[in-house]
Amino acid sequence: MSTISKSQIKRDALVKATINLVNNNGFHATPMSKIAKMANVSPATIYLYFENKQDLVNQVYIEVKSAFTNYAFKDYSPDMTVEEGFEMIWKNIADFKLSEVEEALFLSQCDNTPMVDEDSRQEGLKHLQPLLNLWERGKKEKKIKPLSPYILYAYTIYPVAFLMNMQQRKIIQMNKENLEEAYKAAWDSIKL
Amino acid sequence: MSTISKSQIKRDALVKATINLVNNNGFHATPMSKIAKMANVSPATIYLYFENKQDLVNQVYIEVKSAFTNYAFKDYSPDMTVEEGFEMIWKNIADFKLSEVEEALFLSQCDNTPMVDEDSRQEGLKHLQPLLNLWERGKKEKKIKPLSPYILYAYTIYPVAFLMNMQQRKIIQMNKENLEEAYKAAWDSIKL
DNA sequence: TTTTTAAAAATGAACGTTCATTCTTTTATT
DNA sequence: AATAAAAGAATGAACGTTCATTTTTAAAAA
Repeated sequence: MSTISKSQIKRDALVKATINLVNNNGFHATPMSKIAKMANVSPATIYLYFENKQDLVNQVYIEVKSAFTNYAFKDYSPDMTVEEGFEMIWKNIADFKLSEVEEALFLSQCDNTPMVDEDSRQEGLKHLQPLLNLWERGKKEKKIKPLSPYILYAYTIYPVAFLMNMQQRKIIQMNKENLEEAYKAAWDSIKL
Repeated sequence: MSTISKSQIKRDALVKATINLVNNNGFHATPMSKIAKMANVSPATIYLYFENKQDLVNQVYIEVKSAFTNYAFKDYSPDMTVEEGFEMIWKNIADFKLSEVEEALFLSQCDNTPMVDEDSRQEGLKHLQPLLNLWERGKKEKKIKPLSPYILYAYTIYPVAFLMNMQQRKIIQMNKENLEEAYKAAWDSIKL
């Protein structure tokens, strides 16, 4: 059994508060004082865990991104066929983005603004390697179009962020059926 | 001949400065004083043209979005076949996003953060109707999958924003060839 | 054409507020 | 009792916005 220290709890509360407030107000309109209040902590306490506001956001970004990629490759194995593997990873990612809405929304905001350092962004990108490897194999096996990974990403993973955004704003409601449709669209766009 | 008043020039300079600074620093790190300086204007002058900072950003958003949609439907006519029409609109949009980088980047940031009011966002969405109509027709003519417009958008238009982002960060360089590839991916994802 | 005058446009400095961060004191832990 | 963690109040800087004043513009009068 894994025990969680008291300070870890406090840190988690701070992370959660940051995600929530940044999602709803944006980075610029989330004062440290509000983060502290939401985490039931003094503003000064934040500085026991994080160097400053920028460091706080960077760390939150890296942690959430890491949770995201862990989820993405859950149950995936490189032995699977290209189709199987891609479907598994894609659906994991979709699952994450549509159920862990807060985290996903936060990532989408980070990825589209200069909110986090370029360094942290790089750091967060690293963990996507298994998917890139799968795509490489797919190209060799003539299962996937010979496109740059960025284009492959743009047409398969990135669209999910949009659907997630729309779902969050209650403009659409994703269910099993149109999730399957979305998957098919992703696969159709890159399959040979 | 269309004359441009002196104050229109100043307003344009303010709009341009806002786009540039928000792109590079984000909304939260662009003080009015910097916008004024870049536009060669006193901070106070901004308030002759805009109510306040929020109003400034909202107005810039709506103007840029409008320029974007104008560009998108340039040379498009509803008489075209579904394929022709879609290719024309898609390539216009890609053209815009990859050449008018500043404007496109600004839009992408607005669309992924709570930077602009919900009202302004709605306002900006209106002008996409011709594309939605084309898609409707495409579905009736069994040329396009019977998907919700949001999914269609997610897989055809939204990916271009990602590619634009990557190009801006000098991570990729889009040329004629992979633009064509990207178009094919978009079409493959929604064609029946 | 030159001078006068009133309005409009623009300015720089100043104000009040908010914020990130630090400092000093109090509380909890060992 | 000694140390570490946390708190709240304090601080200084930065910001959005306004205000009192100057500069520019353009029309009217000479």
